Amino acid sequence: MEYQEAKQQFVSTWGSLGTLWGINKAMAQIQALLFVSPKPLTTEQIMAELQISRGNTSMNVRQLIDWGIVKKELKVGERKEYYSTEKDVQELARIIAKERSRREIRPVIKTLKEISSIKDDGTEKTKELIKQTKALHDLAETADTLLNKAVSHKQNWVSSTLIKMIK
Amino acid sequence: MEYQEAKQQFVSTWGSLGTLWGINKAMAQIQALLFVSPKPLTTEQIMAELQISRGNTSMNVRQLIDWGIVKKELKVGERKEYYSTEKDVQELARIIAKERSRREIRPVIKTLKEISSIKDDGTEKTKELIKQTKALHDLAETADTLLNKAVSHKQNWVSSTLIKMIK
DNA sequence: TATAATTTTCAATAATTTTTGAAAGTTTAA
DNA sequence: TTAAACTTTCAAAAATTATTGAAAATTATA
Repeated sequence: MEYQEAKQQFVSTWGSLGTLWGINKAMAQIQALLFVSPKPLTTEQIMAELQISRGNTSMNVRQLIDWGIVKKELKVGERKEYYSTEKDVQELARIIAKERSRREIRPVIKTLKEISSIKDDGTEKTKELIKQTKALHDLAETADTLLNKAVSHKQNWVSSTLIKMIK
Repeated sequence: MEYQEAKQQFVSTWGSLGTLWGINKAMAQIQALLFVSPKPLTTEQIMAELQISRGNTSMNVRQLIDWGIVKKELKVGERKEYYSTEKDVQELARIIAKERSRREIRPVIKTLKEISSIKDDGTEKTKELIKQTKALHDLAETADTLLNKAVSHKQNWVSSTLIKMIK
């Protein structure tokens, strides 16, 4: 496999994996491209490499910036903006986990809490609803906490212990 | 909040969360409905509760069965099939993690391995591609292993230790 | 075996999501 | 200022994904 093919393969694989961490294809592909690029890239370069429109590029780069994964860079004497992504995988994982937790998991946990707190009217179906949503709430809470601890701060004791445990 | 409203809320919340674990809305909603239902339900009941068509119900129940999350039940003297979902949240998490790993994560890890093994031609861009995909490969490998260990078997030492650690 | 009950299939349609591209907006430098 | 270089916006179009519903297939019973 040659460089060009390998890069395309990576961009495409990472792009289709976007759904796994809750972003769309173009956004994931832009991030992938920047991730393996030794130098920051301009809008033009991203458009050319991924064969996507200017508008698409602009919107998705903006979203990546909102996520805190991509940064603008300005070069002296140049008008255009250069974009680069976080290069450290641990840091990347930390940011993604935090954002997903904040945007999706925490709100769901809150809703589960509310649902599991409805008044028990003594019927079987109500008891079941309360029991099951409570169980789900507790699991989600534990998973969310674990996820955040697992990725937070590189040298933190939880992650190092975890690494040892699973080896 | 009354029972009916709470149930709808749960089905809808869980449904929109479907993307988080990689399934579509209807599939997630059916699972949610069965999850809080004290008794197994028939196709007719699912259709009525979720206001979806027979075909949609059939296809998505089938997928849930493929995932190993839903089971068919037959009642003596009755022709129609009853469906029920796994009720234990730990077991549910285990099944989902295993399936996602098998369907999505493992194939990506395999691809990352291949990409990071391309010949180093000495150029900066090739070095960067190799370095970054290797880092991602290792992270994905660790995360996948951790995920599987974290959810596998209720009384296993990893999970109990984890629980203690994060409390 | 015939028939009635039920489930499955799948082409057509609908809904949703993504992408485009051109106009509007912004910034910099002469 | 003005104009050129560049970025952002957003309505319309395209692409993708989900849903329907009726016909075909299957299954159980008489």
